[in-house]
Amino acid sequence: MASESRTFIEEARRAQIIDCAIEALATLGYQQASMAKIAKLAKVTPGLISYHFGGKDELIEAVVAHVVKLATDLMLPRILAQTTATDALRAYFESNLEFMHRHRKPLLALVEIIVHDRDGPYAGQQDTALTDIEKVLAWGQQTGEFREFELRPMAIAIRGAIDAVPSYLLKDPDYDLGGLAAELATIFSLATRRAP
Amino acid sequence: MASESRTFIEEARRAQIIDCAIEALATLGYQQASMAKIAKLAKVTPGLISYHFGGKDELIEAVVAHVVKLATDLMLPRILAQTTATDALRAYFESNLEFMHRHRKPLLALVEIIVHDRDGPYAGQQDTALTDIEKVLAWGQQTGEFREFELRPMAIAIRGAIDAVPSYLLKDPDYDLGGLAAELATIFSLATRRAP
Amino acid sequence: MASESRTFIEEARRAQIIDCAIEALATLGYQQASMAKIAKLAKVTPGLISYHFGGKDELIEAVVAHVVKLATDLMLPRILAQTTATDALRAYFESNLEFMHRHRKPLLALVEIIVHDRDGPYAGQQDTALTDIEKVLAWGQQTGEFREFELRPMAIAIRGAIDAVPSYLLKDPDYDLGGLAAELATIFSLATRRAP
Amino acid sequence: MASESRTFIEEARRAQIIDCAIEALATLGYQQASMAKIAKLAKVTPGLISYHFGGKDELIEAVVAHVVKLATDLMLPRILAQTTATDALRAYFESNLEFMHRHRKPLLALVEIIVHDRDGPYAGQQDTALTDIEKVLAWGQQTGEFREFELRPMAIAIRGAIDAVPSYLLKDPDYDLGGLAAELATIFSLATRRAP
DNA sequence: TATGAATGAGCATTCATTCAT
DNA sequence: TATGAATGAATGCTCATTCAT
Repeated sequence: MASESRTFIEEARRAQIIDCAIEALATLGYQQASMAKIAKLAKVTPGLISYHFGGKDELIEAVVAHVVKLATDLMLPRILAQTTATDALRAYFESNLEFMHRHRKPLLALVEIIVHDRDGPYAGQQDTALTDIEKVLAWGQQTGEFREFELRPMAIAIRGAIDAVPSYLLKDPDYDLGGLAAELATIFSLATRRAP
Repeated sequence: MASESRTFIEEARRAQIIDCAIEALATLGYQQASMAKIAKLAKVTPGLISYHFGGKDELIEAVVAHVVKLATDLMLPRILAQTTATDALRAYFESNLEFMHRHRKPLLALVEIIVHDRDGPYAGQQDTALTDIEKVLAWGQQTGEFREFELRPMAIAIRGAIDAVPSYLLKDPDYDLGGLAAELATIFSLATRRAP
Repeated sequence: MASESRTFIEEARRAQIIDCAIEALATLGYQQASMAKIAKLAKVTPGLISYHFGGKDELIEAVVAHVVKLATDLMLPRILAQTTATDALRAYFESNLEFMHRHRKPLLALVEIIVHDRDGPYAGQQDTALTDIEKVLAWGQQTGEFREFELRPMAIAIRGAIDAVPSYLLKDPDYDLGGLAAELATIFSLATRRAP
Repeated sequence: MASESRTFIEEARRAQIIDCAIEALATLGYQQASMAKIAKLAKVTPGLISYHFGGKDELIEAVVAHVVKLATDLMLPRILAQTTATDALRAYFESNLEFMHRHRKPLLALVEIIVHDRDGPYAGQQDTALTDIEKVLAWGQQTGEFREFELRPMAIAIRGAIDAVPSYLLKDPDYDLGGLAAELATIFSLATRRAP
């Protein structure tokens, strides 16, 4: 199943179907995004999707992988470029919300999947995200930028704040995400910094 | 439809069915919580649920009303009893997590419903929650306990932190919610307080 | 099941239920006139209808009997009062349409039943109606008022003309039934009379 | 949706399903002609009918279209071929009853549908039929073949006479429809002609 | 007599999937 | 590779009926 084992045309088909799946998930919601609807969007038969992906579960999996890569590619370099934990945390907020802004539909599709496929293989993803945040936090504590606090609750709060955004993005698509990112960064800067 | 117009036995059946619906929603998830599954759990025929509730929508509605009442009864008095905004915010975290601790399955069921009925009548619920938080924040700014900040982003962060909890509760049912509440309260105390 | 074997109160209940069944059939149509709907209209439980009538079939049967009696009581004396077959035929049209005018809902209920319960026990009713018409026609031929023609086709045409009316009554409730009766009488007077 | 856009095999399936629907409607009646029964008759799963027709409503629609075309193709040329209104009226009876004779089951199916879908889209069909008859009648009055009479009652009587036939056809499938047509034509010839 | 709780069968529909072509 | 025909299971729902009280 490695990407190298696929012909060019197959790769193109997969990409096209994934795009249409994202479109369907983001605009129709998980429940309405049936294979038939996705297939119609892709101007393709439902059978073909099963042919390329083996089934719905694997299509969803592929969508998740696609969007996660999209997010990681955009966010990770920005965060790693920072030289202090404080800056890294700020970059974390900014790049997350930048991603939501630049890839609204993929983001919404991903949210739909995570939220609906409770026992899907992405539950781990959430944990990974938490652990990543904790790394930044631990770094800040080591350098003395951050006060002493338990990592997990702070990570939950940070991740929760970010995860709360898409829901409001859905209602108010024109929300000022840049301003929101700045505010969130400030909030958690105050919450984490070593008391003056 | 007032509860007084119902027989004792009907009230009991409704309660039993609501309980089983909560059980099904919490353990199986929204998608798998079909009328048939709920009925089987209640050792009852699916038709009977329609008989008592009129249909699935109204059953869900009844579940929401039940859980919301449970939550409000537990949380509201605690929050209103506080005399400072700082204490109110702390009580907000504590009572929310206390509710999650004491009524884990109802909470999970409610989350399933809110999250899946994207365009349902519960979308508003989220907004109400935000506005409630903003009232407390505005109060704290008026009294001078809190610094100046934009209400909406702070409210989003607070609500997000709380909403993030059930998801972890699902994986680690024995998580120390009391400790978590204290940590969250501290985090947002630092984030909101007038700088020293 | 003879009416004498029933108590007064039972008779009253039956009458009330029959009335409500007629109301439901006429206003909602056969398909929508479920036991539950009829029961709600009668402010009674569905079970009680089964108790009094044994089941839906027998309720329908009772409705048919009721309406047929209503019709017969109104029409038969008028027709029998005539001294010539020509007048009897005219009275047949007039009294039929008078019945439709005076008992619109019972009539519509009866039509619903006949039309929907294809294999019900009222198929015979239609035949009886035909035979009755044929008697009048035969009488007219005997007295020399009517020309020679085959009875059955003429009876079918006459009955068909009458049966066509309710359908138009449904669309245009204010149709001038008196005028229509006169026209129909004229039409079949010309069709049946001995050629001048 | 044009017939050209359908595969040969799909067209065949549709035809087969329509045939089975007609069979079910004619022999079982509207109420009993469920998707499941039709599917069983067609040795096919109920889902396939939805696949080909989208749903029950559209299947019924297709049946109506099919039968109406059948009827129109047979009747219209015969009626239009006549040069006098009197002949046209006779042709109207003859071709109607010829259609009933040659396509008994389609006719019965159509009657079931029209009669049961009280508020469906076929109620208009009845009105169209009346108007068509009135055109012939008006023509005859213009040419002086027919006497002066109100069009609507005469049309009702004519249409009623024809509509009465299927009901008798149901009980006595071997009824001599040719003879009946001749008799009906005579009856309305006498009723409409200018008095000698 | 009458109720209200409960059943079980039947309904149309949707869906992911399979398979011959 | 890709199609379109077909399946079978599941879903929510309605209905006439039954039965203990």
